[in-house]
Amino acid sequence: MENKEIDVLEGYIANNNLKITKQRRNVLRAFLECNSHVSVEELYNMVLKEDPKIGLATVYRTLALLTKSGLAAELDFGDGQKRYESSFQTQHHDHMVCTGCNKIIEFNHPLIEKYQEEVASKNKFKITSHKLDLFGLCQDCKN
Amino acid sequence: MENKEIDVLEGYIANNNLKITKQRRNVLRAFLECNSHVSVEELYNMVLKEDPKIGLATVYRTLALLTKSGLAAELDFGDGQKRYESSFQTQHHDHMVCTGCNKIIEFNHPLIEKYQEEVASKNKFKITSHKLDLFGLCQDCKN
DNA sequence: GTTGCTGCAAAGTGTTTGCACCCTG
DNA sequence: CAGGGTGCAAACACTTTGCAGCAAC
Repeated sequence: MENKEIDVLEGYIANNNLKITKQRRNVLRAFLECNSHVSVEELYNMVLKEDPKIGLATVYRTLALLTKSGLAAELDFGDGQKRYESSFQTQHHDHMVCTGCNKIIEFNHPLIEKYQEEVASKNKFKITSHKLDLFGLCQDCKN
Repeated sequence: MENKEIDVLEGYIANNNLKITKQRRNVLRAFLECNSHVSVEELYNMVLKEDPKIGLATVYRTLALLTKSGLAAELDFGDGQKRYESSFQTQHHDHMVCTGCNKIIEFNHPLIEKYQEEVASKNKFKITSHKLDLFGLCQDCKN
């Protein structure tokens, strides 16, 4: 298991009077191993292989914990379920979602970010977060 | 009631073997009168004043109909409920959502659109739709 | 041993659907 | 008067919560 991430988690846990458990370790490990943008159900199924007794609620609760501790970020592609990606030491990016094969391409365009700030300040609006999703067809699916 | 919108709806209805009803008129009227970005529940409550017998399911079904006919567009600000805005003869825009007072500022920045296309084509991705939401605090709430 | 954590099942939330009756065209 | 539309309640999908027993510190 990556040391930095478990350190972050244990730091957060130590600072908040919480406890480290086998289940939390297992969820974190699976989360770090999986391809990003996992749904809760997908992650649950991955952890089940390791620990067939784990409950779905624990996965939900642990993902909330990882989000609060800064290790995970919630995503919402409007498909009715939450998804998560690793956010620790990962630079900000946005998503292209292929509606054909569900592939997700991450991208970052500094000018888009810049113009977001520009349009916000023109409206005296202070951005705390933003979400840019492009939906469409990837190279493989558009033909 | 605006004539163009009811014309669009009646056109769609005529072309699809559907029927115009009092409920559909009431939902459309309320939808056009209300400030945009309504949730289904909000719209339901508005229509209730006009027609206390209307069912929530009818509002859901009518909003789906309005969306298919091109009069309404679905929004999702990640707050767990669908919202709708009028899309007929309204130019494309994105949203700044104030997390303090829930006010929504619409904006359009041609360069942001342009760079979205640029980054998409660089990845051989064909955009069919996109969603850009900025979350933060508006002028009134940030002080 | 205290207190937080877990698994389970039940409850919640927003949305959709099956059905008998109603109304439009 | 045929076929779509409505209201209601039940079903749904995803998520959260209450609780009794369990485990970490």
